[in-house]
Amino acid sequence: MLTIGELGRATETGVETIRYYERIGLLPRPSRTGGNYRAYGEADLGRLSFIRRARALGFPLDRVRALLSLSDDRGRDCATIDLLAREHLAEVERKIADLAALRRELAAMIDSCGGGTVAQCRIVEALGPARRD
Amino acid sequence: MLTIGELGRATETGVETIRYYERIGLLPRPSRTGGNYRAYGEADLGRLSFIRRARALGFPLDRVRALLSLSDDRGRDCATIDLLAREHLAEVERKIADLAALRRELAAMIDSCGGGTVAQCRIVEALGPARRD
DNA sequence: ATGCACCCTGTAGCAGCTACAGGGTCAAGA
DNA sequence: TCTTGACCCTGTAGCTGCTACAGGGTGCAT
Repeated sequence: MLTIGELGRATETGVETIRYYERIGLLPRPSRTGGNYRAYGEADLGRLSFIRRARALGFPLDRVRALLSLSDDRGRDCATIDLLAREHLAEVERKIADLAALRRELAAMIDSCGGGTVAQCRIVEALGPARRD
Repeated sequence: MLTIGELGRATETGVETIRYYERIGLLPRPSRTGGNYRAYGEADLGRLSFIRRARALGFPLDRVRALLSLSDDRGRDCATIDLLAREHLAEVERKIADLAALRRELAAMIDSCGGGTVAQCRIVEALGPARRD
């Protein structure tokens, strides 16, 4: 039997976050003690660990939900899970590419700044409106 | 004179977004027509262009605000602007590194999946709780 | 009995928009 | 002139994924 605080420490999750997961239906409502405290068991620990690892890998909560329901069905073909993971990987790669493009632009902008006053600053100029001289 | 819709098309910004920027004080309140429509001028176009370019480069709104007030002071030394841009670049680089680590983990997880049922799936296993066999 | 750490519910806040609901305005066409 | 339709107005609520209260109750040690 774990209290919410113990479960939180075991999974590196804030107490409020656990209650939030319960509220949105990601964690089942646990049984309660006489004093109305939430009482968690091993299954809850497993489920929350799963959620936290998936989150740490960047899966959004709705994908975590999908992964959870897929993985509950132990006899099913795991192709769908593989697909979800691949889709997520593709998204991560897209984000990396976007950020790399951003980095190039930022670096070029910073390089162009030769100091001086704001009026002469290339950074400000680069951010300003397209001028039709 | 531009209506809010025209300004939006000129800067690729949604009308609601422009009103939002006004609400949070990023854009000044424009004058109004007889019919109470917002009436924008060249200065507004310039300012909104600046905001949108900075946003496209990933600057959060509070940094955009700082950049705007710095760049209003044309005679000032542009070192602070340069610093803000460099800080932002550093953040982008940190994000790229984080995502690259994520990508490695995801790719390794996906590689390990040899198909079969969910019960055998390495992805599910990798996400599951640490087992003390 | 008293203090303290923990637990409870419910609500509001963060970024940065986006999407209504429920109206008013304006120009063009019949 | 009337009507249609595209636009505009305000105000408020929703999105993600938490996080932070306020205002209470519980449980254990001293």
